[in-house]
Amino acid sequence: MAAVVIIEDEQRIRELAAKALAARGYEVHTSATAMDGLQTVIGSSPDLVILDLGLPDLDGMELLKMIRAVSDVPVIVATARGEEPDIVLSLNAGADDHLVKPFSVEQLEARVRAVLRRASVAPRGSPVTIGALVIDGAAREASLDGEVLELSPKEFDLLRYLAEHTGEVITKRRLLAEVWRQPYGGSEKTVDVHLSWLRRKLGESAADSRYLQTVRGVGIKIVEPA
Amino acid sequence: MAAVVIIEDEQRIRELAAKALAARGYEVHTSATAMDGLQTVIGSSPDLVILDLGLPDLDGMELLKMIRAVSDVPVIVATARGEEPDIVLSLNAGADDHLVKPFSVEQLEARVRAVLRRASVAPRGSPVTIGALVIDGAAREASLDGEVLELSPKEFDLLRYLAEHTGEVITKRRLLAEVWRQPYGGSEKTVDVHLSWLRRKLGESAADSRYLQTVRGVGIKIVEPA
DNA sequence: TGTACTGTTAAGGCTTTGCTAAGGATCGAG
DNA sequence: CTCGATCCTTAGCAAAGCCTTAACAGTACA
Repeated sequence: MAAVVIIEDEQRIRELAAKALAARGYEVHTSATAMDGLQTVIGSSPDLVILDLGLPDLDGMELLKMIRAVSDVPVIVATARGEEPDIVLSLNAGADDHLVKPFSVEQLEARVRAVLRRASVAPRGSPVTIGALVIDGAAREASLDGEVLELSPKEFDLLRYLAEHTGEVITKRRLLAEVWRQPYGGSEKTVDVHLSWLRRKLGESAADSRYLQTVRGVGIKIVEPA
Repeated sequence: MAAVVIIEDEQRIRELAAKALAARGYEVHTSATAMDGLQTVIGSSPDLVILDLGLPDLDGMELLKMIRAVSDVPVIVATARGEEPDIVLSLNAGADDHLVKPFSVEQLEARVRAVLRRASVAPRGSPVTIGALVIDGAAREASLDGEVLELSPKEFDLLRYLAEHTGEVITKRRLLAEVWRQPYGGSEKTVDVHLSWLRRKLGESAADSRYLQTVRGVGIKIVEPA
C-alpha cells in the first residue's frame, strides 16, 4: 500500500488524519515541523505528501518548493478557511490538490485516492501515438506525419493531456483544473482559444476536424482519425 | 557485483548494514574510523561509499571532502535525525544521497540501488557523441568538429549532464540540483548565464541555435542538429 | 427563430529568457 | 603569505514569446 507523509503542526488534526489513513491501510509518517517534514519526505520517498501551509517554523509554500526541488511526489496542501490566495499560489508552485480545514475524514480519503490514482496512471514515459500524431513528453515534442509541431507550452500540455485520455470526452472545466491547474476561477473561453490554435497547427479546423472533436454541451475529445 | 565501503563507528549499525548488503550480493568492506575508511576507499576503489557523518575521530564532512579530492565515487551520507543542516552541507560538498538514522534495511538497499543505477548510467569513459560534438567525461574534454573546446568546470558539467540526457527537456531547477548540487536556494539566472556562455563556445546563440534548444516555460535540451 | 454554446482573430500586458558587465570568491604559483 | 588569474554569481536591461481578455461570427438545437 502507498506511503503517505503528513506535515501538520496541529496535533489533533495530524493524529486524526494519520489514524484515518492508517485505518485504510496506508503507511503513514507524520511530522509536526517543516524541517522534520522535509527530511521525512527525502528519507522515506513517500507516494504522497499532505502538507499544511500554516506551519510555525517555515512558510509552507517554501517547503513545497523545497520538496518540488528534490522530488515529483504528489502533494496535497491543506489550508485554513479563508486562505484561498494561498491555494492558487500553491497549485502554481506544484501542488496537486488541496484541502480546506476543517475537512472531513471522508473528504481526506477521497482526495488521497484521487491523487494517487492520477499519479499512477501517468508514468510519464513512452511517447503517445494517435494516428499520425506522436506526443513525446520527455522531449516535450509533438509531431504530425513526422513533422515537428511548434507548440507553445500550454498548447503542448493541452495536447498531451487530451492524448493521455484518447477517446474520452474532457470538460473544459476539467482541462482548467488539470492543465491550467486552476480548479475554479479562470474562463473556459481560454480553453476555446487554445483549442483553436491547436487545431490550426494540426492542420484542421472545427468545421473540418480530424483529431479534435468537440462534443457540444460537454467538452472535447481527441480521436484517431477515420 | 558492486563493491561498497561502509564507514560507520557504531558497531551495530555497521554490521547490520554490511550483512544486509552482503546478502544482496555486494562486496562489502567496513571501517569504524575515518582514517581507516579513507585508506579503504583509496585502496579498494569501491563503486559506492556509505559514510556516517558523526564519526568520532574526524568530522564526516572533512572526510567527505578528502574522498572527493581523490575520487568521484558515489557517496551516501548517514546522519542522526535532527542534523538537517549537515545534510544540505554534505549534498553541496558532493554527497550523492543520504540516509537518516535509524533507517530500515529496505531503505538502505533502495538507496544503494538507486545511486548505483544512476552512477552506471554515466559510465565515465564512453564519450558521448551528438552530431559533431564529442563529450569525454573521463578526459573532462569536449570537442566540436574535432576542435577542443575551452570550457570552465561548470560549463563542462552542464554540457555533460545535458548530453547524458540528449533529447530530454531538463528544467533549470533540476540542473541546479544535479549539476550545481543545490536543490533549492540557487538562482535559476545562474543557469541562464552559463547556458549563454556555453552557446557562445559552441558557436551558436539562442536566436540561432543548433545544439542547445530552450523550451520556453520548461527548460532546456540538447539535440542533434538538423 | 431565438438562445446558448462554440470558433476565430486581434491586441495588450505580463512573464520568461538572453546577454553583458561587475564584484567577489577560490585556487594555484611563486 | 601574497599576488594574479580564473571562475562563479548576482544584477539589470532588452527582447521575445505567451496567455488572457474581449469582441464578433457562426452553428446546433429547442
